[in-house]
Amino acid sequence: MKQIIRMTKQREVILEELSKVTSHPTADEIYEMVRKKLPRISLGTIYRNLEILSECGLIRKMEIGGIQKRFDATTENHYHIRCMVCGRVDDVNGKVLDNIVDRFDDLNGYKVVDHRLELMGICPLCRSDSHS
Amino acid sequence: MKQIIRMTKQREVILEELSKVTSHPTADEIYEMVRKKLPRISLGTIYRNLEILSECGLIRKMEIGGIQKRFDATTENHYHIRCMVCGRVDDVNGKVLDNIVDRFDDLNGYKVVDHRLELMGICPLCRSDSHS
DNA sequence: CTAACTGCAAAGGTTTTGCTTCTGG
DNA sequence: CCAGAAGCAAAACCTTTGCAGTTAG
Repeated sequence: MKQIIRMTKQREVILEELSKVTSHPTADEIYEMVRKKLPRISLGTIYRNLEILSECGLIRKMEIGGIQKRFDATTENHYHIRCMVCGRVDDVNGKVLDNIVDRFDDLNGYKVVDHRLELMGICPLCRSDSHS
Repeated sequence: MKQIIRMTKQREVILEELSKVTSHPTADEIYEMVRKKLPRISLGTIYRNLEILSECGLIRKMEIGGIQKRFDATTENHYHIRCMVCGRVDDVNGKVLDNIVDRFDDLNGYKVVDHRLELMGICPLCRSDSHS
């Protein structure tokens, strides 16, 4: 994990905007958010900084359904749920699976280091839409 | 889920090659495999058919770490483990989490439909490499 | 001061799409 | 037959990179 980085205006605003939302935005969505504050920032800078900030542990890069990567201001361990209809991603609060390795009898010789759990379902908005 | 499809030579070979391996290949890797049997097949056809075959439930499209999607001939529910060093993906055999919803006290109003669990670790090959 | 960072534009890798020709049922 | 599929090439989409000028510490 990288140790020190320069705190530039661009990085400040990226962190600030990301911490304002709970929506786990993509790089492009972050670009649009940050652009309102720093109109001259480039998408390249967004990508470079999201990479660096997650290397530093200041944000978390998520690899979740879909092509685009998403980013999260919360770096603690937690799980996500994704709406199968509209694609939005929310946090779920609950116990993290501890003794997860015990559940498997054949790990193919792997040493397990971490895990990721993604729930899928229908979000409240899309549920009410389908009632109409 | 789509109901009927024409069984063309191309689809036959894609299914056949995919069922031969346990490596969860990417579209591009499948292209290389199939090309040995059908040298004139195009990458576009591979993509179109992987999409269609997974809509039909004949194969499974995996959304797993990294940019490229991977595909799996096994459509039953099972989990995967990915090597953090070399990126290969293997199946793990074990119980599927049943009462998973009970573990969460706040689901944000979602109706949970499915879940996906991905383990991460170091595969046997990469473990022995690091000993040298 | 200067190593690190930015903006810009171009390139890279993956996936999708339009169109014409071909073919399975 | 002919709806649907294939091949080909171009476009679309997301991300990374090279370079010259700028800036935080």
